[in-house]
Amino acid sequence: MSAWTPPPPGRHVYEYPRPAVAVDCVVLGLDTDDLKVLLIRRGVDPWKGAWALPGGFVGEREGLEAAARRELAEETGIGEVFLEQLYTFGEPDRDPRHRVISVAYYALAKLSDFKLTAGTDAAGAGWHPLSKLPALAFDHAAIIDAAVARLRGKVRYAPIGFELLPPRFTLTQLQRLYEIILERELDKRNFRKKILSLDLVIETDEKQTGVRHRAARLYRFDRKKYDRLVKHGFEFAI
Amino acid sequence: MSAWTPPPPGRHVYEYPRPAVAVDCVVLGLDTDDLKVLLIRRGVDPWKGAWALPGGFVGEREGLEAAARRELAEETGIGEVFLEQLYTFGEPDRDPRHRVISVAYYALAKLSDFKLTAGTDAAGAGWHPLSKLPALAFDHAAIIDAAVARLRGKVRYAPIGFELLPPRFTLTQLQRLYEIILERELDKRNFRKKILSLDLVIETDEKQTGVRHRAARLYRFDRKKYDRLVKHGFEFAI
DNA sequence: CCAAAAGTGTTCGCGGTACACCCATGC
DNA sequence: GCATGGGTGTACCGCGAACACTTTTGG
Repeated sequence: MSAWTPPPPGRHVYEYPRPAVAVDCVVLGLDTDDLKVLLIRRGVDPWKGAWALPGGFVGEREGLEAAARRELAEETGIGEVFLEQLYTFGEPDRDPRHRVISVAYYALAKLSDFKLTAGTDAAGAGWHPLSKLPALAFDHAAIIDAAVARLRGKVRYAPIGFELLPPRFTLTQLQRLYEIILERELDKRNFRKKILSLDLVIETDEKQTGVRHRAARLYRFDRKKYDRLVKHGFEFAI
Repeated sequence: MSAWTPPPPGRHVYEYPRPAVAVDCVVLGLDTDDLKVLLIRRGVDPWKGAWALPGGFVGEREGLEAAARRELAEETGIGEVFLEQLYTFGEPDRDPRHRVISVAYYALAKLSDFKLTAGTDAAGAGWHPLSKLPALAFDHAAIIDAAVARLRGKVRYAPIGFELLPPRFTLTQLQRLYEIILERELDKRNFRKKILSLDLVIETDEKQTGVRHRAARLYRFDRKKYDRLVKHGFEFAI
């Protein structure tokens, strides 16, 4: 066995090889008639120049969700969004260079809050429609698929759709949201009946402005009431 | 900066500190009238002697699910079970010694296949009822809670309950399974009507033996038919 | 013959679904 | 006044829920 001196400061020696641990974030936003995902351009190899999910390595003493929020803020400026762990991707060869295990998160954002119009390459970030994604780095396409599947499943029994809308919204906007996510048309009267019967979406006395037709009433989601009902066993369902 | 010589073989040097990555498995089994979880006694510090989930570190070139299956086989002898990724636990201080990120899996086993009766400390493994778990190492109690919550949620819209039963089962057994998992009683006639209407549980010409009352007919789950239906958009629901 | 669990139908009410027209507003 | 979406009610049907007695078998 060769001689052994301690490693220089800033280097770390382990008995066993360790994978690197990263987080990646699928940020979904609702546009007029489709879902979009927020991508950034990679500035470094591997996959330099390719589109990728915002993400990065987890800090030494940093929680996973904290790392995801930090990366989101650093790379896209997004803060304070719905964020939930999605799945952990760890196939040995998902990164060509070395073993990286990635804990994926998905976030739901109000597209209006982050006007990086598709062209804007400002911070190298942009919204891309799910229906025509560019070539993506690593296994990021699969991660996006998983996020969309999760959203599709969860939107029906949890009130997460509201995370994609502004605080005040019309019932037509809400209906479009479900139609886009579930990929099927819904009957207007039945949808309204159903939503209003839950008594969790309550009307405000405000109306739409700046539309060139009859202005629709604005509603808001009553999260406090929802939280209270959940404690008593209530189950949201669309 | 101090002098630097290469580390001895078997040691690994990284530019940045890296967490260790482990997998932990929550194996759930259905007993006569409750769910049980498979625990092992830890032979090493930290938490030496405490009960813990089977699990261990992920190999250098090993996939996450592969690691989970390997640990299960090594520590409990279980192979070939339903196994699904659950959640990744990564709070910085969940292990008192060093940073460990754990990718948790949950498995559903036919208790009858693994007769480690509660006393048997054979390989230091034993089944413990969820209602009175011993003190557990690390955050393993929280991991078990997450697994049970997942099972409770998923059993209603995916046919995973069958993983807990032998290949041939009576409708009463199936009903008990749902009652135990969902923690509420079900009406016998309505349950049978509902299950049989799905046309996925089909009767065999076998009957129970060794019971001291009228023998019940045995049924089996038609997984092939289920897989076919799913491809056409069918959704299982109880 | 007794204990124990298997097996079997009907009624009722609610909630999902299908479906079409008038209203308000901006231009 | 016309184009554009906003807003509203009713009839039907299927499914979930409630509910009790007869049958079979082993001991």
